[in-house]
Amino acid sequence: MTEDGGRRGAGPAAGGGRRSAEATRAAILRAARDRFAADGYDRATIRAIAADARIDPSMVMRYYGSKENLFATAAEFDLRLPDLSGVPADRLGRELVSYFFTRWEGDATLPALLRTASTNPSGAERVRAIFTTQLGVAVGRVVADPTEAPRRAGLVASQLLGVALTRYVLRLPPMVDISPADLITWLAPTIHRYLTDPDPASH
Amino acid sequence: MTEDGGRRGAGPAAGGGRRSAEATRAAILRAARDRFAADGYDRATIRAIAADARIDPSMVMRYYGSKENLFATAAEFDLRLPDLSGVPADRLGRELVSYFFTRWEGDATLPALLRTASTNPSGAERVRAIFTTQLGVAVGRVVADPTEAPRRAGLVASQLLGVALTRYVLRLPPMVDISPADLITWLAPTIHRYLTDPDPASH
DNA sequence: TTGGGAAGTCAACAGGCGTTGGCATACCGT
DNA sequence: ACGGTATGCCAACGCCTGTTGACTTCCCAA
Repeated sequence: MTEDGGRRGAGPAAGGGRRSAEATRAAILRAARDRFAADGYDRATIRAIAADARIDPSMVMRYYGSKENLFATAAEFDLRLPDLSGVPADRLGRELVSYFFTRWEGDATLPALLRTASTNPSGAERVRAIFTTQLGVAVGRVVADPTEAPRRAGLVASQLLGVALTRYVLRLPPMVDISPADLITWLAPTIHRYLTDPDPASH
Repeated sequence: MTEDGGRRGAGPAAGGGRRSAEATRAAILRAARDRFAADGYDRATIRAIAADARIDPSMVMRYYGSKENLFATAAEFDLRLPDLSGVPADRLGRELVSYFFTRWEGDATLPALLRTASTNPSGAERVRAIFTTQLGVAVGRVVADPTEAPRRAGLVASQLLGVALTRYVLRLPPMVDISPADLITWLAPTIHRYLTDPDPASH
């Protein structure tokens, strides 16, 4: 019957006027980020995102064209890695780890990306691009032998993404409960070693 | 178009007879594991699984009741961790890492679990149970102070699952290309340290 | 030989999805 | 005051999903 009231609880015009296009675009994007983060690509429906943004689903299409495109925009993601070349060698690990932490805590974009990358091929491709280029480049500037940079960046990514996965996505209790400070202290030597230890494979 | 031929490539009766209930159950389970591994819970459809098993979708329901239940069965998962109590302390890391590796390579169950856990709450719950109990217990037997076991197990899980994620799910090139032997050599000291280093938080 | 149960097929259901196009409404420059 | 345009809603489309129940076919035991 589709008649869910004619007057829905809090319509977009409840408070009075309507929003500017900019405001609506931004509201949709915010809602999309939250939903993608919480539910992953498949379970995050356009209808739910639209409801969160207090807007009709068709508006999402008008502003972003398609769900795939909306996700691409929502997952636009810059690690904004700091320049590590000025950091003394023995502080590299700690610096990188604590930077990642302040970047993640309170920003749900990375979990969203991880959730989606697990099932959506273009999401996986995006994570791959982010980590092989952005992290790869930053690591390249810091590593002695540049040919080893990809491998070292991969190892660093494996530990950092492992933490993101267990803490934000799977929510393993010990990883959720640990304080950022403690976690940083545990992780820093690992990252440091991946960056600086001689490659054990090149005997 | 539901008419994919009427005569589909190789119908269940192509070779002649039909299968035993056991054989069909097993075929469905195998197909389910593959599909869940490749696509995750949402994108792995009952219809696709049934097609892989060369059976009607309704048979899947008859044998497993529901998709949720089929997944629960397909994701039945025992880490089968070896007893580490006989291992000399300085070999613990290497032992655990190489065990995990021989367990994963060639078995798609873990990636399936990871893919699903990223979007499906009951999948996440399952991973949580597996790692907090199975890994937690094994680590508890090996760690000096048992109250530290959960935290140490969590750290170990973060690195091991991080590798599984980057290598099998995201397929980051450097992590895919690296040989198991090299990877084990890189990871062993990390795991070893998470198991044995004094907790830096308890000053 | 025949009956009964197991194994499998078929067609349909109710509901949710992304997406579309037409229609209403409020704003704002003139 | 007014018309155009930006903003928004509504209703529907075609498709795919998990799930169901009735029907057919085969095998094997009596």
